[in-house]
Order: sequence, then C-alpha cells, then structure tokens
Amino acid sequence: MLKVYNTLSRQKEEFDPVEDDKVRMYVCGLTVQNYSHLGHVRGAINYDVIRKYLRYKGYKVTYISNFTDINEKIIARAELEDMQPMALAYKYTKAFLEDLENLNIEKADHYCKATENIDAIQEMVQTLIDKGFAYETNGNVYFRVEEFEDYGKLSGRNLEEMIAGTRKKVESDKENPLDFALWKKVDESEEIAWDSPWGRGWPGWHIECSAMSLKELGKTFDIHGGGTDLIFPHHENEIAQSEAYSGVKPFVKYWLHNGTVNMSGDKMSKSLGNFYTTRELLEKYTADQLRYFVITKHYRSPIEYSDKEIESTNTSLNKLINTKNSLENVLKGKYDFKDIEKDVGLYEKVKKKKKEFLDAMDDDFNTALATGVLHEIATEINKVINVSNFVLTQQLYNDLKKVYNIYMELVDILGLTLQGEKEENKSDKFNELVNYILELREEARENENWEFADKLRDDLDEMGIKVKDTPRGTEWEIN
RNA sequence: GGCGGCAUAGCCAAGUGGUAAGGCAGAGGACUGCAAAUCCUUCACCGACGGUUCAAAUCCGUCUGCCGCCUCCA
Repeated sequence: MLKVYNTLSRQKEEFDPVEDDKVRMYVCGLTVQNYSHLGHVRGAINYDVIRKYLRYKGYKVTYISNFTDINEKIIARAELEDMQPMALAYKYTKAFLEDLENLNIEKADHYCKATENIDAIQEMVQTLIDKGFAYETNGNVYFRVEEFEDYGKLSGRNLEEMIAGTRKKVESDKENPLDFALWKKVDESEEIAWDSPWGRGWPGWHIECSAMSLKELGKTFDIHGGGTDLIFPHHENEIAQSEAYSGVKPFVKYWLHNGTVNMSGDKMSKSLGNFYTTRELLEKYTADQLRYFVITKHYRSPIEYSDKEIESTNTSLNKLINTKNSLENVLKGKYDFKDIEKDVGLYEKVKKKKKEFLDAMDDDFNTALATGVLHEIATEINKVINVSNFVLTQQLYNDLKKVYNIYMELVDILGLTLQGEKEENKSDKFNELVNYILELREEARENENWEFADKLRDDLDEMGIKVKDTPRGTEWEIN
C-alpha cells in the first residue's frame, strides 16, 4: 500500500487517487529566465521517480508542468541579454527541455505556458470578481484573502497572525496587505501585455498555475508538486483562488513538496547567485551520477551540495554499475555450463530484497532506503559471480537471468541507466580491437612477461579502458 | 517576531516504541604475478537535560544549534 506525505495534513496518508487507475499530477515548473540549476533538477528528478513508480504500480499517470514565460524577471533579463522577452523565454524553455533530455528525465505529457493561456486566466479572474473573491483597483486585480475562510490551511498560518506579523506597511491599493495580485497592470511603455476588462496587463504569478491545472486536470486532481519554498505564498494562493473559483474542495488531494538544495549553508537560488547550472554539472557528471546523488537522499530533506559529496556517491554508484557489467558478462554465455547440482539460493534472496525495495518506495517514495536495498542485492549477486571458484550451471544461469531482470527493473524505477560513461563509443570494430590487444596481453602473461602485460594494461588505462582480471577471466570497460 | 522543519559514526544517509539499513572514507584479511574489481571482518553511548513506558533514536516537555518560508524562487 502506497503512502504519501501530504503537506496539507502534515502526515503520511494512504494514496487513493480520484479515479482508481489514474493519477493526475501537476508539478510547478520554472520561470524561464535563465539556465536551470541543480535546485530545479533535484525537483525534476524527484517527480520523475515518483511518476515512474506510480506507473510501475499500475496507474495511468498524466503529468503536467508549466513554464512561467512572462513576468518582470523575464523582461529584466531580456533587457540584459538584449533580446525580445518572448525570444528569451523561448531560448531558456528550449534549454531546459534539453537539460531534461540530458538528465534522462521524462518530459511532461504537456507543458503549459502562461502566455498561451491568457483567455483562461482572464476568465478565471473575472469569475473571482463576480463571486466577490476579487476586486479591481487602478487596473490591478487582487484576491481578497479574507473572503476565503480556509486561507492558510496549507502553510499552517492564520490571517490575524500574518497581518500582525507583516513587516512593513506597504502603501498600496490593496484592501488587505495579504491580498495578492491576480492581474497586474503594466506600464504603457511595456511592449508585451494583454488587454483585459481591467486594462492592459499581465497575469499574476499564482493564477497561471491554477488556470492551467484546472484546465488540464480538472477541479480536483491527485498530486500537486513543487519545492518547499513554494508552499507559501504560491501554493497557498493557488488553493485559495482555485477553490474559490470552482467551488469544489479539495483543489488537490495530495500536496507533495521536495526539499531545497543548499550550497555553503544557503539555499541554492538564482537570487542568491550561489548555484551551478545544469549545464555546468553535466560537463562534470553523468545523468546517472547526478540522479544518484539526488535519490540517495529523501525527497523531502534539504540537500547540501558539495563536490566532495557527489564524488563519494559516484564511487557508490560505480559498485552498482560494476555489478551490472559483471552480470552481463556472465550472461553473454561465454562460460561453459558445468553439470553439477548447486543451488546458491540467490533468486530467493533477491526476490525478498525486491519486496523490501518496493516497501521502501511505498513508504512515501523512500529512495534513500531503496538504493540501500539495491546495494544489498548487488552484494548478493557479487558474492555468487565474483568468487574464484565460479561455476556456472544451467540452473544458476537461469537464476542469474531472472535476478538480472529484477535488478534492472528496480534500477528502471529509479530512472538510472547504469550505463558506463561512454558506452556508446563501443563499436564492433572497437571491441574486436580491444579484445585483440587483450589476447596479446594474455600471451604475455602466459609467458610471465609481466612487464609487457602491464604496459598493455596501463596504456589501455590511460586511454580510459579499464582492464580487470576477474575470477571469470579478463574483462574491460570504458570509464 | 510569526509559521514550518531538522539535529543519527570522520563524512553522506535510512530508521518514528522493542536496544541502530546502506554508502563514502579508514583499519585488518581473502583473492591476484602485481593491480583492478569483488568478498569477509572491523568502525555509533542516535544534540543536551528532564518526563511517559516493562521497553525510546523513535512519544511529551524544556534547552541549544541549524535550515526553509513570511519578498521573486524548484
């Protein structure tokens, strides 16, 4: 039974979607004003795994995400880069989609953009005004938070306290300092703006997500995800305007929030400037390495990024890769079967571990625990195939094949490939050549010409080809 | 100041009532011509102080420290 931690109730709840076999989820995307960074990627990886696991559980998952492609930040950045705002938004939208591709993160089923949903947004704003939940003043439209009795239910705040705690007096045309903008008037000189019943302007930040998720997923959908830093005000406001608009509660059944990525003690963010872009990271690390770094921590915990830590998890990941490679080498069938009775019970052990893995995932997507189980499986496999007296029987071969399938099935859920860094460089000719060199080395070893044998190995190593004399014979890989 | 969260070995990190998964680093050993890979062994008085309980890392209280949000943020 799957349990998920719901920010709304602040506890784990049994997952029970609106429709039995379907899951509709919406994940807040980003403002496409710059290249994405690890903070965005962390969330994207978390929800990618969640989506994969839900699908594994048999749900048909609809995954929607968005791009905020018009606001002050985009305009400001466009000026900086001397581009048209729309062109800038396009540039970084494209860049982000490329990043996802390079990270082996599945694309959303549909991405919506604020600028393509102005009509839906305006319709929503107008309805909120008609219902008395919003008011227009001086070309701005604000949501009247006091009209919405549940305001604060997601973030655990109440209006009185918040008003009392308001830091400074904002002189504005709002009735209440906590009222938030649904529609923002913009200066006449602004090239990009839309006409509306309230004057030329832009959508407020929160309204786009409400309008688009309602449009794509309906008045009540299952999962809404985003970073913990979006709980207030963004998601709080989404609830208020969505439920006020539709009259249907709840807007979302399960609110999921992933932790932030910190660096040197502070949240990695564009405004603080302490971030690595995804592109920078991908120059140094593989998609698997970044993903593994992320999923060895629980999705709700904050992560402290450091090069040292990611190097350490890379070593850990290598063990999983090595196990896969060794297993594949065995299954390639170049070993003769010995006709003896020998059941090492590997398959049974791995089946048990698989259940542990799935239990971990059922417990609020505990990928940290699950990867631990994966390591235990790898150790069990290594114990069988990496021994000096390795004997392959038909029965063991069959078991290893089943075990391999389980191993990769679980690895797939996590979205890992366990591909070595440059597997694609292995062409047939290349394989042939390396194997030929290793034959020469084998001859040298038989003649105890260690010097030459080691030279071949060292030279190959320098070219990035690692040679290993395993109990099963010599194997090699690119790294 | 308000709201929320966290504090587990040198480091990272699971674990929410029955005396601590996993990984990195370290130490010792096995295997190897030497390596690499792999395996085995070893490595925690669970921030402090009280309380509840037969039993607490796990529940309650106080304290200390850290983080997020309250302004744009994944």
